[in-house]
Amino acid sequence: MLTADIPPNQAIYIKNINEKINKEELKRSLYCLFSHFGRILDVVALKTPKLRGQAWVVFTEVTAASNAVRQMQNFPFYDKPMLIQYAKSKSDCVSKVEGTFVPREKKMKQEEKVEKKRNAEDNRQSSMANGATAQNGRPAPSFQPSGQDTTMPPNNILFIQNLPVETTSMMLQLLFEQYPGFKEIRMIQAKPGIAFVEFEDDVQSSMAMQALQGFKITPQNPMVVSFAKK
DNA sequence: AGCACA
Repeated sequence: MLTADIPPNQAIYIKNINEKINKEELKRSLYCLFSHFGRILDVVALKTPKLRGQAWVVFTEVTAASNAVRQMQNFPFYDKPMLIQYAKSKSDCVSKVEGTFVPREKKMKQEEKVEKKRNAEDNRQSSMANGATAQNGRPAPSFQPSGQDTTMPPNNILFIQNLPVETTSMMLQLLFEQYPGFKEIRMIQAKPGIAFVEFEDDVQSSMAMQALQGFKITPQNPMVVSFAKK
C-alpha cells in the first residue's frame, strides 16, 4: 500500500527511529517533540524485535496528526530521519475514550462490537456508562500564545514571550541552562518582554520548551515558549 | 522493513 493511501488518523506511526534509545527516554522525547502540534493522548513504543525502531503518537485531533506528518517528515531525530505516516488502525486509548474499547484477547469485528456494547448497556443499564475515563498525559496549558503560530516547525532557537519587563538575561540563563544543549540567551533592549534562547539542536530546545512552558517569573507572567521563526 | 496498545 502506498503510504499516501493510508487514511488520516489521529495517531501517527513513526519508523526509522534510532533503536539504541531506551524506551522511556524515547517516549519522553517524542512527547516533547510533538506536543506543540496539539494535545497528546498517548505515546506507544515497544522494544520487541518486531516493533523496535517504531512508535505511535496519538493526538486528540486528526488535524494535529496531519500537521505532524507534514512538518516532522524526515526530522533528524537521534541522528536518523523520522519517517511518519498515519497509523493504520485506531488506538486503544481512543477507543477507551469513546467507550468502545474491547480487550485484545477476544477482539471481535466492528459490527459485533457495537452489538455487544448495546447489549451491555441494555442489560446492566448504566453500570458501565462511562468506564472510559480520559487519562491524558497532562492538562493543556491554560493560556494561548497570542500572535505566534504554535505549530511552527521545530527550531533549535526558542522564542519567549510574556516575560515581565524587568527580566534579565541572567535570570533566563538560570532557568534554561538546566536543560542539556543550552547555548545562550539573547534579549533585545528595544523589545522588552521577549527573548531568544538558543540550544544545540531542536530536540533539546523542545525539551526545554516543554519543561518551561508557562513558567511564571511573576504570577502575572506565565512565559509563552515557541520555536523561533527560521 | 517492520502498524500496537501487557
